[in-house]
Amino acid sequence: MVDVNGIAGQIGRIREKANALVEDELKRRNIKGIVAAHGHVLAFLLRQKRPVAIREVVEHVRRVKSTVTVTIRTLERHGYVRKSPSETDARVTYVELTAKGRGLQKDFEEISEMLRSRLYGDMSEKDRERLVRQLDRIEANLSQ
Amino acid sequence: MVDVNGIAGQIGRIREKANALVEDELKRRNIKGIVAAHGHVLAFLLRQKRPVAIREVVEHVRRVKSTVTVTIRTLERHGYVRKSPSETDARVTYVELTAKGRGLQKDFEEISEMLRSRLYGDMSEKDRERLVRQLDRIEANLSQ
DNA sequence: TGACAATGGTTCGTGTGCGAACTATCTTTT
DNA sequence: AAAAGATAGTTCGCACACGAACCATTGTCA
Repeated sequence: MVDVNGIAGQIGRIREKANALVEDELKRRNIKGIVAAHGHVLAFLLRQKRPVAIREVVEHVRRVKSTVTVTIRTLERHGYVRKSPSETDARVTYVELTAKGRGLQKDFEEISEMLRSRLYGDMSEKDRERLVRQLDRIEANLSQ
Repeated sequence: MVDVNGIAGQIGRIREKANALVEDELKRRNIKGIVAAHGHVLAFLLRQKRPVAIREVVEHVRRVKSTVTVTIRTLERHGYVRKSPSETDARVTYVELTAKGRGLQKDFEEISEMLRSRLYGDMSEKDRERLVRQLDRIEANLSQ
């Protein structure tokens, strides 16, 4: 992180604090084996109605496939996820949430809501919208 | 990262993109052995006029001391930094930039500036200020 | 059909980051 | 001055993340 004192540093710090908050809350709820980093994969799987190929997960999760491999293995070890081979293509492996995994839905939503409200505090609706728009703009600027 | 689509996710993505930009620029400038993660330590050392105890680095860098130990070792391996024992207290070790390390100053400033300008794009001064204020507020909200 | 390319996943090596345990050296207490 | 405690750094074990190499399998096309 260059620009430690500028906006980039600020954004970095916010992200770290948000992360820490989520980790604390997971611990407080006694949810084992899940850390904030699994959020992307989990969020994606929660939106699925049926098993999806690991490749699909990779495409939606902004993580390299080797990373997804081990994330899924971890989730599997803790019983949140189940893998199964495709019957039509021996290369592909499907993943889906187990009952235990689907059980995270509520916590997931509550933690998201908690984070949002902690983060915004008593900021007005107008300001929130403006802020998100500005962040959109920044994100777009960095993406070109 | 819970809240993948909300503001927290947005901030996470911005941070990752900013990071990637810095890494690319370091590569482009053929600066070896430095990555964005060293920025904190480097920025701090660039501000110092004389050797500082590693403890001081730890206190300013928002990283745990074991992390700082290895960051400094890495910087040392690449010749950006030099360590020396204190003569009055055998427990403390001082760190300082080498000439090669100080040589990064200009790149550091240029990359910071590049990042800032890429990030803000053509956003007005007023909007920039407002944005930073809002981010300050968010950071404070998360810190309580 | 048989070589070659593309695809889906895993493995391996490396870097970052954390916390806990450890070593060595001061400092304080009694 | 000896015991207990505090402080400075390092090491160790672990998890995440990346990229490169690798393995099977499937597709392509000559």
